Amino acid sequence: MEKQKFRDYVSTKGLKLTKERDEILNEILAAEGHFEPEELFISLKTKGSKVSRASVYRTIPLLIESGLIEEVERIDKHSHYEKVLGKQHHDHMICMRCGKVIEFFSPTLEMLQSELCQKENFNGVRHNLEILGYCDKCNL
Amino acid sequence: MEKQKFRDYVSTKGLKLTKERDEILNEILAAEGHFEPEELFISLKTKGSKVSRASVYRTIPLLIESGLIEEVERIDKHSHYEKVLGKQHHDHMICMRCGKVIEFFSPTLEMLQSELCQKENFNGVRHNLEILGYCDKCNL
DNA sequence: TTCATTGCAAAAGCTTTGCATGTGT
DNA sequence: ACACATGCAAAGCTTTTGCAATGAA
Repeated sequence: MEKQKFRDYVSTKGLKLTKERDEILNEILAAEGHFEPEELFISLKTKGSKVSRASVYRTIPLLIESGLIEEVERIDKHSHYEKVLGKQHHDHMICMRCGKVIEFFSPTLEMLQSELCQKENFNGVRHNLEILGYCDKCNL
Repeated sequence: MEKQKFRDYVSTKGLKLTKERDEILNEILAAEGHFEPEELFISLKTKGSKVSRASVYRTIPLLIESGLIEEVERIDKHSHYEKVLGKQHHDHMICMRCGKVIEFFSPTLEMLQSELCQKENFNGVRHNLEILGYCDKCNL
């Protein structure tokens, strides 16, 4: 389970499992899809949490290192993250009108990328593909 | 030629072709690869130009709208752009150690993406693929 | 007890903007 | 002359950091 994964990471690193970190993690696990730091901070605040913005920003790198969340493409000025959960890797289509995000995964695409990396003698570790356009509803 | 394209855009929009805009455009056309606003400002400054940072930031959107440059993936906190010139679309592999950027293009990849979009009823307009990893030199 | 962590507020870094002045057309 | 542009400096936003107080182990 995700929380155990975080506990393990924290103790391995000699860090501490604080109430703040727990609240932040819970909020992320409870939410859907992508999130932004400020958004996360606000929703915690709204629920009566006393966590500070600083703690939110300081906790995010830990969650990334523990493999619970990932940074995704930035479509505007600030950072976006998403849970990793059991989810396999996937890419995104983003509607330029309504902002809808479609997640998709294509083994063929993954394979093709490996080939392209080989051709360039590049050791690909991870990738982000973001397709911008219009979703069915906005394309009318 | 690129400069004509910009002149056309400017006059069509009822804007003015100023010395500052011209200097900025020249600097971009003269430079190689990607650039960042601050970098551009500094190199203009170094060459004795009196263009202000504000004008650099104000000119970039115009260059994008006129189709001369594009915004590329953000690998860190600030914005990155690159010339479009006659260059065809391409994607990037970015070395996480030395920062080297390899540009590549794959028709197969493009085609595959169109298929994926169709499958999702998504009208894809453009995309960004960024593969992170290690280049041959850094992979030793 | 000890050392990581917290909140706060200040600082930092990038980008935008208000305003008075300047300048293409 | 009339808009649009410019430079400057101030303001905006997101994110980071110093520091004294707090708290987990």
